Amino acid sequence: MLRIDLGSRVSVYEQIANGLRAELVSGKFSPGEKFPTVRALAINLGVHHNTVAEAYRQLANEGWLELRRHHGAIVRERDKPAAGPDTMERFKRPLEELIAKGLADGLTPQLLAGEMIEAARRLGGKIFP
Amino acid sequence: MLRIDLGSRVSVYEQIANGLRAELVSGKFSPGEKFPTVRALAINLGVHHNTVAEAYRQLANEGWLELRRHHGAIVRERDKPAAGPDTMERFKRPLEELIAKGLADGLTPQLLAGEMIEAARRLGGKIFP
DNA sequence: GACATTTGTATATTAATGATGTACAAACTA
DNA sequence: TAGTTTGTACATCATTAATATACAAATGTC
Repeated sequence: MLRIDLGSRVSVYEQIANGLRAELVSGKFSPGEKFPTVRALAINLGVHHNTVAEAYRQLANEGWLELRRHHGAIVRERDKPAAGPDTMERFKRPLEELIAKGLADGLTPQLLAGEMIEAARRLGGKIFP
Repeated sequence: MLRIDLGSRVSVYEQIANGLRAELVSGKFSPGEKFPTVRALAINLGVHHNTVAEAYRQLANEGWLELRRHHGAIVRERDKPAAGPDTMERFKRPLEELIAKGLADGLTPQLLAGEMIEAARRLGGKIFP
């Protein structure tokens, strides 16, 4: 289940959104499925329900959720957007910085590469066409 | 050269530290080499020199720089720390979230995997032993 | 050697952001 | 119908970021 790292530099609502997005991408949820209510998830995570609501709003903005008042959050059918030329560029920067942190902490390029391939497979399915 | 993204959610001083760390990891600088002064880099980036100083302090804490008063920042000889079992764990979370964002934006697992391998090679050298 | 300049640092201030407390209006439930 | 549950809106408080300003020590120039 989703876990909140209070020591992290990224805000709690963003941690929630990031974690849920990863699960959504991996296909863990089907369209039409209901998400836990903001209050239920808030209690589960030990945060305020407004914080969860903010995360849901972000995911709704990205097209993942339909957020109907008094009905809870429902997983939407979402067509994958087309990646423009800048999409990969936006991806490169944080990727490089993340890898640099890993290497600085003593991880080897081999370990990193293995884990990255593994994670891409876990989230996105096939890698080698 | 290093660029600051004002629209980014990560703070400016952290962007600077991240970018410089990536260059340090890649071996672009040699021990003993001098970094630009906080004021010079600040003007270059269009930020306040205290912001650059904060980034330098972070890198000094990580062992990358020696920060002697009135002398500027000097690249240190730094022995790679040993990666504990938790090191990889700390790496996994942000990696998954980053990959999820890429996939959500329309990038394919193949593209992502290729770019990740490429970046690991660029920063860390050999990947296949 | 005297003196202006250059260096990183320390402190105060201001603005922005995050997380929570509280209240509310609409929909469901019994 | 009455009470509960839902996402939302608004106010508040604390933390963080970025800057302005001043300072003390080292360097360079004459």
